[in-house]
Amino acid sequence: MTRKKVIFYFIENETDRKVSYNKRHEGLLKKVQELNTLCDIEMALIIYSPYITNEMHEVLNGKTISIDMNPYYLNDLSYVIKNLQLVHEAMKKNVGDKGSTSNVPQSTPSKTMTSMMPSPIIDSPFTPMKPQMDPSAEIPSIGASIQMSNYQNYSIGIPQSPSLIELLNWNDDDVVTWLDDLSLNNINDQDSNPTNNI
Amino acid sequence: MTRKKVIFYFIENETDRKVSYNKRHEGLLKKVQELNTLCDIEMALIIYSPYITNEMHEVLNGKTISIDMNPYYLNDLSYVIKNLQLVHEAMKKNVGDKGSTSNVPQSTPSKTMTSMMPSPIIDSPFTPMKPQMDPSAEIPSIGASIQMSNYQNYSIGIPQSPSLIELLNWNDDDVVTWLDDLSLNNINDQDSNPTNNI
DNA sequence: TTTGCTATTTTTAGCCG
DNA sequence: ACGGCTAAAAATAGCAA
Repeated sequence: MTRKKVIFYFIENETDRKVSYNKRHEGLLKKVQELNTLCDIEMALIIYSPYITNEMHEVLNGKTISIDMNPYYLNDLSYVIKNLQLVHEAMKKNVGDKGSTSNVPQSTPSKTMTSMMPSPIIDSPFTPMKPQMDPSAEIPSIGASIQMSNYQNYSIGIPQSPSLIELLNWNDDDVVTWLDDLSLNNINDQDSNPTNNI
Repeated sequence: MTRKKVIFYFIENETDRKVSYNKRHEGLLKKVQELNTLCDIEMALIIYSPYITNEMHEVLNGKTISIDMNPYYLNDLSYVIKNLQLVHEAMKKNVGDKGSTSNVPQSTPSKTMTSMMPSPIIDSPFTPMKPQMDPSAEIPSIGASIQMSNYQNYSIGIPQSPSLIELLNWNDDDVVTWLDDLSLNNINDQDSNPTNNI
């Protein structure tokens, strides 16, 4: 007999726990993708995982983008926030061709969320960046992923960590500029990355 | 025969789609809670739903808090960001009694994410607030939920929408103060809420 | 450790009130 | 629209290599 009714309590054995995590993580992403596809539900799943590179998955119109949030650059929530913005920018850019962040007929869209978004940018190339972390280093981190078409996963590294105060002092234009320039700046700024060991 | 192999494509029929959404939404939350419990994985699931009150679920140590993000107050990502902060503050407060945002033995915790967080506040009472929206109004919105013990869901309304520029100009102390005072201010500020019809 | 394989549990599509 | 119901489909615990 292969399978007990699972008792939902913390799995003490680390090996068992990681195996379970890997399986359930995969299943969870699938579920998220399915719900996104079937019902066009935009989602962001942020996972703070101590096991492997953590991930934030944002799903939208059958598309996924992965963003790795290097814990060394984490400054409280600033990177969660920043990556949410990255994710959303990417979402807008990659779905802009539909003219909206959603292609679902809104049932009673007196005021949809997407309609309150800044104008969707159309078809801007989204240049993903890979973080330069040692994958074998078992460091809890945060990552992000947006579901894109064809299940392509793009990884985005975070080059420099502005402090939360810096971040909060930015205005809209600063943020947009930073996001737009991130892919370029990142390449040049990587040397200042303490974990840039590749 | 009751069930076809499901074809993963957008469900055109709105009724069918919503039924599917409701079922899968429930299942997804369960999966998230299970993974959190079994492997102590902290997660935030943000759902932009056009059907019912949208939700962001952040799960941690078997605890859930729900935060409703009123779309009328949504200003681009400012409320996603703000609610992420709310969620995280609530997380810290509700899990502070463990002395950390995680009670899992870290495998190789040279530098855990939680260790880079601001000092966890211990045992502060988290006062949830209910948004004053008409539940029957079919307005896409964003909500949030953190999994708490006993599956109690607390709902937090967002009283006033600072513009994104305002938000970004806040510093750490401003944010903390705003978060700390939110439950109190919300009560007094509700009248300025355009959807406050109860 | 990770991968592959079932047996079993769990989820959920389609129905019916 | 919601709340069961049930059987098929899907996820996954335990084992094996």
